[in-house]
Amino acid sequence: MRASDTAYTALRDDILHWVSPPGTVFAEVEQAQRLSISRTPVREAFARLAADGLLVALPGRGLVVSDLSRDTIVELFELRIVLESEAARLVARRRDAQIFLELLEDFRLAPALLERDDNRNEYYALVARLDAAIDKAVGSQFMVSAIRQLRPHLVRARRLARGDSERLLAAAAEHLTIVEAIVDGDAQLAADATAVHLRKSLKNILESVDHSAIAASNSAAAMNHS
Amino acid sequence: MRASDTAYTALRDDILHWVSPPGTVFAEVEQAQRLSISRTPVREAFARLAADGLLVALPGRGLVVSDLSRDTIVELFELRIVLESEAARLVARRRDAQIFLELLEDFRLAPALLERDDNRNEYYALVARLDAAIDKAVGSQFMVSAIRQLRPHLVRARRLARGDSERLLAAAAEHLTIVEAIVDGDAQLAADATAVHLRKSLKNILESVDHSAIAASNSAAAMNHS
DNA sequence: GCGCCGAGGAGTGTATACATAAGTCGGCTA
DNA sequence: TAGCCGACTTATGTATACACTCCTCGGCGC
Repeated sequence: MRASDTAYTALRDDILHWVSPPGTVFAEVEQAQRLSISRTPVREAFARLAADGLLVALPGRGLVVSDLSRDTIVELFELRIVLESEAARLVARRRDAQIFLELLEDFRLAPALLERDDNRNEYYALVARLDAAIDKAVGSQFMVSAIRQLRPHLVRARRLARGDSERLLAAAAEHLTIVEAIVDGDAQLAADATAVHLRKSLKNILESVDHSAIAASNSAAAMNHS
Repeated sequence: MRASDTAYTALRDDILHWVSPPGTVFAEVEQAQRLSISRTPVREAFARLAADGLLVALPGRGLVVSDLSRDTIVELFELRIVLESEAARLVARRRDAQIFLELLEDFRLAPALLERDDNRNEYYALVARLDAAIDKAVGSQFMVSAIRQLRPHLVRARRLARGDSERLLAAAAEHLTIVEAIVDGDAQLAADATAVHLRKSLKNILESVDHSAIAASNSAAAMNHS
């Protein structure tokens, strides 16, 4: 594997998993030393991350991990809803793939899967398989690349959501509806079900964000009183 | 200006204006010599152009200017319609800018402007001002960046369209409807009018493409007979 | 004549040295 | 004491040498 890919993947993972939270400043030399490679591939990795919108240039200081405010999350989902609904519509129209029949079976089994918290990662992998299948079936390079552009930001945002099993079960049911609509070739239902799912996901995330913001301000207030 | 920016702009312009048509192969050393800079900034420019989708890597041979087939153009517009309709909707909802009143006046004068063919570039500049105003007013970084991602490809595609004054006049009328809807705050009309405009633009391009394809095959047939 | 194999070459991938710009901190001055 | 000016520091920007990979083309064997 190329050193620039290694650097890109490593830095990207750190950002996505909040090892490097928003506001973290990166410099070329520093990262080159940490990763034991030269500045050149680091530079390339920085450029790619900046193009992804994960890093923004900080004139004269380096590059900083981009912010992920409540408003940003809303904007992210507003666009995601538009894109993924349309993608679901296109996929349902084509209805050309065996893969969705397989996914249908798996999503039917998802509630059973989710009875144990240990299986969460399996469920997330299933969702990733659905995403990949949709990417493959939309048949529009531009649509796929527009959606892919959003994914890293969504991964970052997901960590802000409560992963309570109640929400996960509901999400599984929403996903099932989407896959059913695709298999049936019901384009409008696929689009609407996707929009429903995403709006509910957004709502869930925002509730988590607002809740923890309140908790944070409460604990800050408590500290001031102590 | 940085050498990498110079290289990026120069190469991009060549691609957009068909100086380097689809299929042209670029190599780092060659371009570095041509532009009298070192490989490093050329490399950065290549990376940016590849991220734009204007270049695709050709393993072991260099990078090739990406293809722009009829299907690609259709895909491009399918996504563009979704995105720009939504953008127009958002802008109409916000209705916060003086700029659209100015644009309204200018688009009302557009038919008079278009009476002379010399003024076409002024008209194109006006459309660019509208695009910029919408970019500024949508208020979503993700929406703007998704739309911007498509622009270079649209510039390339535009060259394939007939620029007959009949179509230009019709386009001016369609733009006027869009701006009126934005000024009125009629979000649904703004979205629908944008979709109408873009579908008609697509139709115009496709007719040109198909027509010249027929012409090309005819002349090829004539050459075979000669 | 067809296919495999290897040497050559063209191209990218990486390291590193040097150039340059911008931000910061200290000192000078009013 | 506050503000400005300038050198220093630290960062990025660029050039270039070298390493490595892969494509290509010629020769050899079957």
